[in-house]
Amino acid sequence: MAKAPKTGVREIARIAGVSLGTVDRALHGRAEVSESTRKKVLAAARQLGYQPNLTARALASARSTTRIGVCIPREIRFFYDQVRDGILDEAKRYSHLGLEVLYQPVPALGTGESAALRRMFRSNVRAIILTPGHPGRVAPLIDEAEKARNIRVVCVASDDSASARSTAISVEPYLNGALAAELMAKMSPGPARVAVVTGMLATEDHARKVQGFAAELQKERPEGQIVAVIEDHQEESESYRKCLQLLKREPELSGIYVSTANCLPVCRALRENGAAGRVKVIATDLFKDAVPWLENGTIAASIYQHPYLQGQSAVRLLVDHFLQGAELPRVHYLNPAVVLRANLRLFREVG
Amino acid sequence: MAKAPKTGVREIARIAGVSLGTVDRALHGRAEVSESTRKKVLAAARQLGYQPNLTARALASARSTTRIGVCIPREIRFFYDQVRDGILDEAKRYSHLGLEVLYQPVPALGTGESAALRRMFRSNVRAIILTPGHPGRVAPLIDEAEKARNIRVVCVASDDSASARSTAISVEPYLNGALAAELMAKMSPGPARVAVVTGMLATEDHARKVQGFAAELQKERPEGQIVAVIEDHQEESESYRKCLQLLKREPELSGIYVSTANCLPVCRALRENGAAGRVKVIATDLFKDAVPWLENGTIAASIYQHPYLQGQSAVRLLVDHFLQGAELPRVHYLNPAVVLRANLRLFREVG
DNA sequence: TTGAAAGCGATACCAC
DNA sequence: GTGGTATCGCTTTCAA
Repeated sequence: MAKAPKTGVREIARIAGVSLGTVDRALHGRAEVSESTRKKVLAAARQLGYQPNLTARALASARSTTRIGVCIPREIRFFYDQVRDGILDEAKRYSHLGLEVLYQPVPALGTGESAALRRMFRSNVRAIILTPGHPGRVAPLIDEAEKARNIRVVCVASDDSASARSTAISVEPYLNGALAAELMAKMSPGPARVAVVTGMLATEDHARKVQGFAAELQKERPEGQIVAVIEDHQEESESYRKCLQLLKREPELSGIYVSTANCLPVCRALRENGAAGRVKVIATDLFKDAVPWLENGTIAASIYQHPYLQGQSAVRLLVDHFLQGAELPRVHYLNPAVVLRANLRLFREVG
Repeated sequence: MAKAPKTGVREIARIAGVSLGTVDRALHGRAEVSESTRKKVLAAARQLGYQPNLTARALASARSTTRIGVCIPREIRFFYDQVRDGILDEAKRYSHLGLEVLYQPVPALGTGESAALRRMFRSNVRAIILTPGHPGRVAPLIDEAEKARNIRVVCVASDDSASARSTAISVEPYLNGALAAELMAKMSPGPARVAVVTGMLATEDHARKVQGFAAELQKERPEGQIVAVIEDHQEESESYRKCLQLLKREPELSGIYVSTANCLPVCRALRENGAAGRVKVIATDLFKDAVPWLENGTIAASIYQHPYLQGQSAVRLLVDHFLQGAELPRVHYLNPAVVLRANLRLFREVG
């Protein structure tokens, strides 16, 4: 094994004819270095093709850990728990490099975010992983973090594109809707008369899902029609009631796209009405209570947004950024998965 | 910031009343330690909840890198290139911990594996990531690696379950077939008369896909029928010819499941015959040349086996094993993805 | 069988 | 501004 030609701060110091301390200062632009020596040092570094040894760096600067704040909703059974697990599991892999997570969940989406963010500001974090519930409302704080406090903000599962956040990680909502439409079109024979159940069209994410769905349906089935767009405001009772009305009004309905995780009331309404199985339901996300409906065929398929992977990706991007100096991409889109009966058991929410 | 209570070899040594060297020997079972002192040391370690600092370890033992051999087919456009990228990208993330990859591709699946393995035996690798082309043939070498040479063998993309390999990573073939059947059943209205195109039924992987397909089709469509199982021996011309015959013989055919990546001749045969679009094709894997057929609807969907993720997972499992002492699972199953027109662009083979 | 001390490659601090 | 040196936590000699 040919020993690699030696490179390292030591060698740089020797070549540049200066001391270790000076090399460090020059390399890191710590300012108390004369322009001439800095140039000498940088030249020597380049000449050697210097690549810092991350292990040694982590060990030497172990006292200064990289702390990442996490502010996402606390939930017992659903989506955000998976996000959290993805974050924590991945962070553990880098704990030996000094990565540390400060987990400060909020009780629910859009509740207490500002206070949590302010708390983190005081805790000396270098980055924050955040699920903005009320985009507009927290934007000023995100901007403060990024601009005034030099804290990188990564949004997961939801975005605040008007803010100065560094990165957003998500499944593109438009694509989400398009995929649902394609599945629905391919699964329902005959004329497509379909409905969409969403949360609130005022929510950017929800609206874009509906747009994607409509556009793709049009492409797959030019004769298809969206006969209703129901807003359920994420309420089970509202969804149930409106769905029953819909089914009564539209006996020829061929499919329903539920663009949020609120699919259970839709399923119940279908069972009530005797339309389960005939009306194809394309749902969103996956959790234990939805499993029976997938198994009995009421839900034909579900679009899975990879919550665990979203959390994992957030940490990976930040690690690459802080430890390797990689750029943070403005957005990081994930490929949604299709949940069917056959592959159901392989999703971590179920298995 | 409350400083963590100190733990570390130093502290263990103090408590056990021995020296650093002794602690190290005891902790690593280096044998030249009396049973009594070893017990003292281990007790102290347990009492402190000792967790070794991986950074320091990597730094101190920088000379002894962990080398992993990779023996997979070299291919320009397809599956194994993705596997390779997954391996190399992930390995790079751990280079600072002394992880090193020795990439020794074979020209094609099942060609020159034995020679490549023997070469690795001489290169002092601690693990080998392998795609066994002729399971039976390399089994003795795998066993030699595992038992005589203390080398962990991880199979990706293909398995040799009769050998002593530590881990196999794959999408379960049975599930692969089942998922294809569910998609096909849900996408083709009317009576299901379907065909399967496979490589060779003698190949375990291929046979199990067909089994899964048959079983799930039966569940989804009890009246459905598999009217033909075509073996193409991975030859384009053979596949094309047999498909044309099939289409002539079976005018009522409703779907074809192509369980290998050899879907292009099937598509051409369908176009030739004028049956494209009407006969639903469920394909396997994804590569550039298949894209037009997905876009024009000849291929209704494809089952994606996550080659990149397979490579990535192999490295992660090995890192966890060598660096954290985690057990290697006997098998590691991945969840296949469903490729449709709408999400096509998000796969790395295409985008 | 055990102990003492010398690294590993960077950072950080204190003198000058 | 710059140089010297201790330090991070562990592994690995070399002596005893």
